Amino acid sequence: MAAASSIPAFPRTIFHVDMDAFFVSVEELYDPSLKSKPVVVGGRPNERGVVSAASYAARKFGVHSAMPLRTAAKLCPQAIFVDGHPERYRECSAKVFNVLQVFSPQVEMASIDEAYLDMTGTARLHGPPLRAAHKLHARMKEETKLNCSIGIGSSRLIAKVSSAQAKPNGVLWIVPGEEAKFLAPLDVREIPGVGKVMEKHLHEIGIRKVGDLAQFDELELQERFGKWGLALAGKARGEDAGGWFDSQVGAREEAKSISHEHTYNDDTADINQLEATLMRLSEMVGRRLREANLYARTVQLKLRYQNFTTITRAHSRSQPTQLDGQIFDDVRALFRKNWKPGSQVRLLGVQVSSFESQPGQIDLLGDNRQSCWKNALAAVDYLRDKFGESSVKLASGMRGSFRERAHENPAGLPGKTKPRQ
DNA sequence: TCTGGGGTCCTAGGACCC
DNA sequence: TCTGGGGTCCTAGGACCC
Repeated sequence: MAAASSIPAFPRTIFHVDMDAFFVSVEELYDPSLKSKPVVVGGRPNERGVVSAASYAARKFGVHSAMPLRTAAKLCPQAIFVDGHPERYRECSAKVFNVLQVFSPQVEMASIDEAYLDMTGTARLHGPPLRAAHKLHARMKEETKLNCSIGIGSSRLIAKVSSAQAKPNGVLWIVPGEEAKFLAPLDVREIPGVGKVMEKHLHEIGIRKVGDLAQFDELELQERFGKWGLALAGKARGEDAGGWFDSQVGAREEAKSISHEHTYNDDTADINQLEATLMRLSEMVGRRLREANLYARTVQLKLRYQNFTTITRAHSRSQPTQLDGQIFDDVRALFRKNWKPGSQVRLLGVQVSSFESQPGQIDLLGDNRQSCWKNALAAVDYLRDKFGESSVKLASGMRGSFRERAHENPAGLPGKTKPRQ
């Protein structure tokens, strides 16, 4: 039976290590005066945008990530608002990874500030789970000056849910066999993958706690929610039922898509400005493709209007590409075909996917030009590294770029990036 | 509460092929 | 010319995560 064969002979020991208020904590390293104050990372209080991370002091006022900055400013006027610094976070994240690697060869960064470790069979080296976790915790503080919380369980799911319960700065071990008992009193929303919408559906049929879910008829869950319903029943018991959760820790695959998008501070219907943005985004995407040495077959445009209605339009190329110009040509064609002239645009995005590691088959005439462009772009990438993003502009991106920057982005390119925790 | 940016995964319909 | 069934690719949208 498939179900039986997926049950390991002995319970696994999985750690989920989650950095506490990561972005805020990193900012505090650079500016200790922020410590213990209400801090909001993500941008200015009057900007379009949302909170990337809030300090615990700010959270007391009801501020939380994903909340509009303007709302946060109303709830907590005395908060200190700081811009995010993605490079700083990536750098700290790398340090975190280095610490984790000491404790297990099977480490998987699930995002910039959290990781799974398979600690199965490491008892001789690091001691039993709780001891190993406290060692890791201390080592993390020593090496990175950052606090983390650690959840320990027999599945990724249990590790993840328990690290959330351990916050802040704690360690929590769910002893094998106690999974269902641990989960039962928690809100269904605590289960990874249950968001606003699923939560509402579950509430409608009287399921509020994970315990209610565990009691519910499994067949009915499957009928109502399909594949997801079945997985949900397993999760209520603490199993990594299906999907990514079931995969081996440390078996990270390559990216499946690369995208950049930009929300205007003021909506615009100026075609020059819009196409200049598309050029800029195409350049950013193309550059990432070249860095990863990937070629994309599918190019996608994302277009959000003033009223927030959003469409995506994709085009699959016969030959994969990593060239800014080809990406731009595709995305501009999609834009011209789908944008209603005169309508105000809030956001534009460019995404590429369907990666191949080889350029398209050699087409006799085009080949020379392709490699020519590739060399030119490598030079552009190099100059931008050296002298800054705005030091080199390709002719096709010139037209509206000054206008755009003068309008809304005087500080220069690219649009601020605001990852969050 | 006027709602970022970068991702993943799932669903569903239509084209197309055998 | 009253219409099968499966497989795969493509596209669009949406839920969800940090």
